[in-house]
Amino acid sequence: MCPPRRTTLKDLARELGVSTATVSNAFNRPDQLSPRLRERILGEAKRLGYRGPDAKARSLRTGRSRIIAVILAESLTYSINDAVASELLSGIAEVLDAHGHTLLLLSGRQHISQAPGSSSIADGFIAYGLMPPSLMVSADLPAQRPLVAVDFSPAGYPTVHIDNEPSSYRVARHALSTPARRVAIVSLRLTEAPCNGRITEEHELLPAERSITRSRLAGFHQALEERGFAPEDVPMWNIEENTYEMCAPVLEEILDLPDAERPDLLLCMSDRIALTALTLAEQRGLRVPEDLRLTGFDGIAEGQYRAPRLTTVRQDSVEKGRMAARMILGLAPSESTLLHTELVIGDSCP
Amino acid sequence: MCPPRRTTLKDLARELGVSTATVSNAFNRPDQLSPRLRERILGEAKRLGYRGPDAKARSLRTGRSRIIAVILAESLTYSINDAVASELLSGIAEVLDAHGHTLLLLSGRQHISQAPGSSSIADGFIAYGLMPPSLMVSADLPAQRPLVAVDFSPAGYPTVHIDNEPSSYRVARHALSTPARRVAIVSLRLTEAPCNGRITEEHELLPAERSITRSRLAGFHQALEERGFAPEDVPMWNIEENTYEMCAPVLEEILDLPDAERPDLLLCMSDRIALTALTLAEQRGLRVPEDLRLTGFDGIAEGQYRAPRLTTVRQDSVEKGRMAARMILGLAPSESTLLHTELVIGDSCP
DNA sequence: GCTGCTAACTAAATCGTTAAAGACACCCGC
DNA sequence: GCGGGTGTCTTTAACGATTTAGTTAGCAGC
Repeated sequence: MCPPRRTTLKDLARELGVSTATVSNAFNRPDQLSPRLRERILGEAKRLGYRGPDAKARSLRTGRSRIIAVILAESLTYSINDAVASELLSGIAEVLDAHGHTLLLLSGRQHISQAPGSSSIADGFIAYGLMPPSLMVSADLPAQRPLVAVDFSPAGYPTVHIDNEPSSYRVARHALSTPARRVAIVSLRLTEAPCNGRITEEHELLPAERSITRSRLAGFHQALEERGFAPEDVPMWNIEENTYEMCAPVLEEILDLPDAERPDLLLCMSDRIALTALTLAEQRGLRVPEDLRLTGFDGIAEGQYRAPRLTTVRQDSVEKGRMAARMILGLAPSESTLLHTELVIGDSCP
Repeated sequence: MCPPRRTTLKDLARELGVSTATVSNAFNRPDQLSPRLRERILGEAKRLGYRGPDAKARSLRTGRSRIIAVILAESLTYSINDAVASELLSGIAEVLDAHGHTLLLLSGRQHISQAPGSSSIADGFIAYGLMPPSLMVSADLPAQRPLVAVDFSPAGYPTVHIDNEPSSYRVARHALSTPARRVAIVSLRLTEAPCNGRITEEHELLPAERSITRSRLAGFHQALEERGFAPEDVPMWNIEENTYEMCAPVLEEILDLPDAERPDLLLCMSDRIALTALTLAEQRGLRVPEDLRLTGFDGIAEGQYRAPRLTTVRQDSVEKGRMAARMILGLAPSESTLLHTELVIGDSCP
C-alpha cells in the first residue's frame, strides 16, 4: 500500500491472476485473447491507474522507440527561431505526427560534447546542415541506424537538398538584367573563422565542396561574369548567423557608405539578410527598388507578406522536411533527392 | 562474426575479461576503477565500435532519460511556426541544453489519440496553452511525474504565466487615450466552436476562467468602459489560428468595409493579427496610424523590426520558457510564477 | 600475527516489457 | 476415434544496462 511505486504490467497480471504476456497482449494485440478478458484487463488497468506499457521498457525490448531525432547544426535556440529551419521542422513534424512518431531535438554541439550514446534512444536521425567543424555524423553516429542528411552530403548517407548553384545563378542573372553600377554580395557563413563584416583577402574561405554558401556564391559569380563583372572586384560581406541581430550591424555599415560607394544592388544569400536590409534602408529614406535593389534566397513567408515583396529563390523547406521524414520512416525510398526551386520576382528587384 | 548485432557492454566485458559492472563504471564512475584499466576499457570500446551505454537500457534501469517533453496544444507544424511558441521553445531548449537534457516535442492532439503510455519516456513535462477540449493533462498524464504548465492553470500543477487582463487593459487604455470613433476587437480563439470571422450573439464563448483570450478580452472591455464605450457595442472578430493565412481573410473583411463603417482603431489580441492588418492596410493605401491605428499583443521581434513599429504588450516568452525549464529540472522552486509584461508604444498607435 | 581499512573489482538481482514456443482444451471432418 | 487446426492463455528467456552487496588483496598500525 504505502510504496507509491508506479503500477506495472506485472502488478496488474498478479492482481487479475493472469500472466503478464496476456496483459501485454491486451494492450498490443487484441486478437490474441478473448474480448471478455481484454475488457476485464483494461478495466482493472484503469482502476489501478495503470497507463499502458512503459515506453522505456518497451523500447528496450522491441528495439524501437518511435522517436526520430533531428540533429541541428546550430544551437536549438537559434534553429527554432530561424524561418528556414522552422519550416523544415514543421514538415518533419507533420509527417512524423501522422505516423505516430515523435520528434527529439538534438543540437550538433550538444551531441558532441555530451555522452554520445545518449542519442541511442532514437530509431533514426535527420541531420540538418552540419558544417565541417561539427561534422560529427560519420564519426559519432552509429552507422547501424538510419540517417538522412538535409542540405549537406556526408558520404554514404542519402540526402535531401536543392540545386544551390543554379538557383542562385538564376536570381543573380535576373537581378543583373537591369543595369547595376555597384553590386555587392552579402553572404552567409563563408569563412572558416567567425567573421561578421567585410571579407578581405586575408579570410580563409570554407572549402567549396562542403558548404552550401559556397555553391550559392559560385552561382552569383557565374552570373556576374556573364554580365561583365569581375567577381573578385565585387565586394563581399559575411554574416555570421542568420538573425536580425547579426545582420543589422553589417548592413548598417553597407548602407551608411558614402553615396558614391553605396551599392545599388545587393545580392543577399538569405531572405533574412534581405529583409533586414529592407528595414534599414527604409529607416534611412532609401527607396527600394529605386535607390537600392535587393534579392534574397529561401522564399520565407515573411518576405512575401511584406511590401515591397522580396525578389528571391523560393525553396520549399516544408517539403524538404516532409521528404526527409518520409525517407527516415521508410515511406519513401532512401535515395538522395533533389528538390526544385523557383525564382520569385517581387518588388525589391523587379 | 556474421551477426551484425550492436556490440553491447557485455560483449566488451567478455572481450576484456572483466565484469560488466566494471565496464559500466568505466563510463559512469571513473573513480571506481584504476585509471589504467579504464584506459584499456575505453580503448577497446573504441576499437569495437562501442558507443557507450545504450540509452534505452540505461533509462529503463535508472528510471531517468534526461528527456523533457513539451506538450503543445496545437499541431507541431503550427507551433513551430508561431513566433510566441517558438520563443518559448527556444527558452526551454536553452536551459535544457545547458543541463544536458533533450527536448521531445509532443502535440496535444497526438498525445490523446495515440497510446498514452508512449510519452512515459520523458522525465518531466512542460505543457503549453492547452485549451479545455484537449485538457488531457489531469486525465492522461501520470500524476507521478512532474509537469509545469505554461499559460494555463490546471489544478494542482505549477504554472508560468503573465497577467493577461491588466496587460491588455494597459495597451487598450493607451490606445483609447487618443479619441477613436470606431473601435473593433480582433481576438484569438474566443469561441467554443471553430469560427473565423465576425462574432455574433449566437456564438458560445469559451469559459472565462480557462482561456487567456477571455482574460485579455476582459482587459479590453474594462478600458473601453472607462472611456465610455459600451463593450457589447464594440464589434468583435475571431481568428481561429494565429497565422497569416487565417488572419488575412478576416482582416480583409474588416478593412474592406465602407469608409463610414471601417474601424479607425483595431485592438488585436496578437502581434500576428496586427502585423497582418498592417500589411493589408498598406496594400489598400490606408495610412497607419493616420487612417487606422492598431495595437498588438506579445511583442514578437518581427513587429519591432518593421516600420511602423507595432504598439503592443511585450511578454518575454523566451524567459517564460527558461523559467518553465528550470522548474521542471528542479533548478527553480516549483511554484507558480507570474512574469512581467511591458507596454511598448510603437508607431502603429502612438 | 591479527585487526581494520581502503582500493579495485565481481556476482547477481533488477528495471518493465515483449516474443517465441509450448500447453491445453475444444471442435471439425472423415 | 484420431490427426489436425484454432483459440486462449502461460512459461520462459531475452533486451542492455546499473547497483547493491559482497570478495579479494594489500598495507598500516600495534
